[in-house]
Amino acid sequence: MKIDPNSTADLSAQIAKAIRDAIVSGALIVDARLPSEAELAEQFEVSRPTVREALKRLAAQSLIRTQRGAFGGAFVNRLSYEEAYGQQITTSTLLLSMNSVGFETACEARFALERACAPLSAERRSADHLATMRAEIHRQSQPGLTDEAFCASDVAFHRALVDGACNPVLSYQLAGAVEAMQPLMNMITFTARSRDAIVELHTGIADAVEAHDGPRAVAGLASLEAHTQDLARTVITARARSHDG
Amino acid sequence: MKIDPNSTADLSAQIAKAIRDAIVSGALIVDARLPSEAELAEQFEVSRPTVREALKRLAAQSLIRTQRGAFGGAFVNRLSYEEAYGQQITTSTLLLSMNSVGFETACEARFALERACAPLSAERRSADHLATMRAEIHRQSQPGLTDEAFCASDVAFHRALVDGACNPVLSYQLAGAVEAMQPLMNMITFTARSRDAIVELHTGIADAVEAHDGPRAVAGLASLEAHTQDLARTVITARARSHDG
DNA sequence: CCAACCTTAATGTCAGACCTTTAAATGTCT
DNA sequence: AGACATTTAAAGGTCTGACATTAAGGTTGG
Repeated sequence: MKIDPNSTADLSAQIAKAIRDAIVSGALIVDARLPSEAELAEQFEVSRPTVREALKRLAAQSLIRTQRGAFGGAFVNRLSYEEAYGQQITTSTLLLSMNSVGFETACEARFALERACAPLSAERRSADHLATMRAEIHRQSQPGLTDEAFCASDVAFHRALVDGACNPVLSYQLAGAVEAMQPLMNMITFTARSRDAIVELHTGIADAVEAHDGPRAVAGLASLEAHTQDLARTVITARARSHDG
Repeated sequence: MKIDPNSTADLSAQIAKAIRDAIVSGALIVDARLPSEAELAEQFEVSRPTVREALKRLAAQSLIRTQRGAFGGAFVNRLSYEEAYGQQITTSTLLLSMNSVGFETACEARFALERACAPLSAERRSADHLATMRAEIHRQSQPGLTDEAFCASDVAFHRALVDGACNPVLSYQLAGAVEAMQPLMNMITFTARSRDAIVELHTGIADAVEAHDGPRAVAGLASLEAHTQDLARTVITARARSHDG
């Protein structure tokens, strides 16, 4: 683990990279303890604040955790699915909001990925997954729900569908695609009629999953995508007209 | 932007969270300049090193960039696809390697997602995407290629396939799934015969994409998944036997 | 034998200083 | 007047040294 003093990059960035590489390559295994900050400072020939900045960078990526007190220190962190979900969602959300990704593009990606899960979910879903889907459908059909609550329930429904595939890697990948769409979906005002249509489509998907009918679930998702795209187009058109006037 | 002095969490973590929330919520827009480190220290009533640690956390997530010199400072960063890819790949790779995700699970997720892209890619791929796929196939059929180079070419082939869908969000999501598999694939020793089989399957997929035949591309990917799973099972069985003996 | 205390090794935080970079402002020459 | 060189100030990057806080482990007294 050495650094290049001639590089233009920050020392803390270089040190973080050196340690990160050691972790990713497997040289530092899970729960291994790094040298203390003072020792790292000596090894890299920098001061302790610089080492600390490097460690904070790694902590931000959940690569390490720190513990105070005697026999404390920085330890290589086992990246949990929870943490990975969180990072995935944050990154995806920012990517969508900052790069003016069109609703159409994001929506297409989301449903394409979700359709990939549907056959697996239809095959393997537990009664629990199905119950969650039904519960969310019920919530969505209640009157007086705010648009945001409706969207949140929509996300919960789709997460249950994805989780039904019983593949944590798939759930992780989809978390970003589904959750990051929520801010975009929140721009849509759902009329009572469009809510009814969505609830109906959700019900069809849940029925298909219950019947272990993968193809029908895929078809249901395709219909839902078409409906969602229609809805968005309507909202965008209306907004454009009001701007013109 | 206020912090809770009674919290058990690090001050730098709290400050990072406060600023991150401001960015994600849109209160701080792209290219907005944060107050200087000294000003932030005053606002949050902490010292400059603490502020710096918070800023490094954000820099690690590519949420901000810093610039030295007069009129420099920390600016909200537009998250580029490149940076997002990188983070996605790092996180996915660690998630797979640290949680002893089975090859089977990861492989299933990867191909499920990739099949979701195939129809779109068959529809929209440019001549360039197709040329990349053909070039990688050619590289894969050359003798004397190391297993690692073969795997790298395999990844390049699949990325071209995914990019063919012309949906950057999809490419971003798939980057993690495809690249993170590489370390797992590297555990497999490819015999000449299995390489031939893979090249043949790749050729079939490329042919389907060239013919704008989505369903055939999906079928090709399914065959490739089955073959890859077979290969892995063989390797794992052989390894288990040698451990017993 | 167990509980309260102390020691100690870490991280967390602070204050102040100095170095380096950078762009804007100023000055000078043609 | 305009182009080029110089100065300057603002801001991040780094260092030093110190103190506060925490928690594990040993020690001591009941």
